[in-house]
Parts: sequence; structure tokens; C-alpha cells
Amino acid sequence: MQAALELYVGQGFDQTTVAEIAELAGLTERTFFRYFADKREVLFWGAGALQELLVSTVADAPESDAPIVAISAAIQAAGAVFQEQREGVLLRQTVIATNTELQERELIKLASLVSAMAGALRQRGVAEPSASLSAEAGIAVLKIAFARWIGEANEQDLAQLIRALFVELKIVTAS
Amino acid sequence: MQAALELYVGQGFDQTTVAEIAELAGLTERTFFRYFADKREVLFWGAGALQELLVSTVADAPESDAPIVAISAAIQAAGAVFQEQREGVLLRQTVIATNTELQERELIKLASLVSAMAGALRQRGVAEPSASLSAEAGIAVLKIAFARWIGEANEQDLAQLIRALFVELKIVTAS
DNA sequence: TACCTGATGACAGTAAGTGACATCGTGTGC
DNA sequence: GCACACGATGTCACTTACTGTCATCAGGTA
Repeated sequence: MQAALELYVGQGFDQTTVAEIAELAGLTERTFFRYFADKREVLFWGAGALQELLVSTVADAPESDAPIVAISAAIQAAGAVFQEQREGVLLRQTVIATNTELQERELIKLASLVSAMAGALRQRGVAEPSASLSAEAGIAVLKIAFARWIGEANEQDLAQLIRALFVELKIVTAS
Repeated sequence: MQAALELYVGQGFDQTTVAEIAELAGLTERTFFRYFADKREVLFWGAGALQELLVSTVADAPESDAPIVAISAAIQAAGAVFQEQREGVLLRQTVIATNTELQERELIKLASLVSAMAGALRQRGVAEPSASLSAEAGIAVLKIAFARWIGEANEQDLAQLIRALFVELKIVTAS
């Protein structure tokens, strides 16, 4: 992972071959593919942990919380994690921004988060389509908040940005 | 396109080589790649037209319409198009459902629709983040409505399903 | 000591995608 | 009627991601 990220950042994702990564890491190309399904997957190793965080946060929310409130709590928790690792997150994102296939991979990971959160809501007794709608709304907020958090120089608090966007979403959909 | 779809449906996307498609279509592999950036893109030829429909529907909505109302109209218009071509849409979707990379491609097309609609809203004077939030909400509704429309045997009206989901979204986010 | 097992290497092969150049058919100006 | 320009296609060589298969090797166990 370290070798791959180093090369992706240094010379670009497209310009980096798996052979180079393997050599830098001191192993074989074949071994690389035993750990990562493809060249892209290296950048999404943390997705599993993120999903667990979201699911457990939704699951552990107070029973009285409405679906969207539980989702909001989960997204904020995710935001806090990003905030803690700002440097690494920014680096990773600069790489992703340069390559379409990486953006595709990121989107399917987000879609997986939606499914997982919707499942966690259903576990709480929330019916469809409310569960899916809430989960989708949460990821939509995360996407926009994340983009702003990265795009703007002045470092805002991501969790706070997320809260503000949930409020804005409420206003926008109320019309 | 016809040759590719035929083969994808008949023997599966993964099992179909570009060489086969080219042969069936009576041209060269190289020529195939002059028309389609990759093997996946064939299935998304209509994305451009869909985007135009969404953008123009948003643009042409009455000035008095709130952002979410304009978005709702656009998504319903898209739904109507799908409804008209139900057979083809279903066929296409069975192919996409079998392959992860196709799902990724579909997601990035949807993300492109979000950007386009958000742009159309900004053109109407809607500020960020309202524009992006509304557009994201609209695509979220479309995704869920589409999944239900396809998944259930009893053929419901897609536009109607979409309308119901916008209402549900309003309720869900109001909490 | 024999053995089992999980991780890695070695190697051959498939197929997607790209770049460079040749060819061909069609229309246009003269 | 002819030379020419140009867009579309074919040809070919090449890179590289990814896969299947078998050999090897190190560490732990009976």
C-alpha cells in the first residue's frame, strides 16, 4: 500500500505499473494481485472500516432517533475520522481526482455504504423506502460536505459542515 | 451497439471479447475502439440524451418553481422515457447487474447527471449548496424508484413512483 | 523426522486498450 | 475527367492489467 501510494502520488496513477509497485515493495506482481483485486483497490483499503463505523453508529443510535437523525450521526462520525487524518485523506483525493476509473471505484464504495446503512436502518425497524432514502441522503450530504472541505483553503470542521448540510437538505426538500 | 448488446445478453459481458463484437458487426477491433472508449461504454450511449433531457427540463421549469420541484419534474421526465422503452431498459439492466465494472460506470454516469442538473439549477440562480443537494436528492430518488420499478413484477408507473418517493423524502428529512 | 499448510515465486497466457502508419472511398476544385 | 484532400477504416506492433497453474519454501505439528 505504501509503495503504491508513493508511486501514484509521485508519478501519477496511470503512469504507474503494478510491476513498479511490486518491485518497490520487494515482492512479485503476482503477489500484489493476491492482496488487491486490482490496481485501484489499493486506495480503498480503508473502506471496510468506514462501513463498519457507519453501520455501528446507526445501530447504536438511541431508539428514539428518527432514521435521518441516526444517519446524520453516522455521517458526522465518518467526518470526524476524515478530519483526524486530513493529510492522508487529501493526498489520496488528489490521486483519485486525476483518474476516472478511481472515481468510479470511489462511487461504488459509496454505494456500498448506502446499502450497508440502509440495512442497519432496517435492522432498527425502519421500512423501505425510508431506509434507502435516508441512507442515500446521508451519502449525498457526505459527498458535498467532503468536496467543500477539500476544495476550500480555510480549514472548516467537517462534522460541522455536515450538520449544516443536513439542515440545508431539510429546507430544500421542504418546498 | 446492436452486436455488442446481443453478445452481452447471450453469453455474458465478461465472456464477450471485443474481437467477437467487431466480427459480428463486420468491422475491426480497432474501429470499435474508435467509437467506444471501452467495452463498457457501449451500454451507456444514451446517457448524453438523458442528460440533455434532465438539463432542459430543469431549465424550462417555471421560474416560480422551487429547486426541488424543478428537479422532480426532470426526474419524472426521465422516468417517462424509461417507461416508454421498458423492454430495452430491462434487458440492459440485466446485463449491468451481472458485472461490477458496469455498475461502476453507471454510477459515474449518474454522478455526471447530478453535476449537470446542479449546473442547470445554478443557471436559474440557485446557490450552492442547495443546487447540489437538490440534484443529489433527485438522483437518489431516481435510483430507488428505478430499482423498485425493475424489481417488482407488477408493472407500476415509474413517474408516479418517483412522485411518491419525493413525498417520502420530504417526510424523512423533516424529522 | 515426516508431513501439512499457507504464502510466495515462476511462468505462460488472455484480452483490453493505444499509437503509428497504410489504404481506400468520396467529394471538391479546376 | 483528373488530381487532391480528408475522413473512415484496416493493419500491425506493443504495453500492461489480470488469471490459472504448478513449483518452492518456511514454519508449525504429530
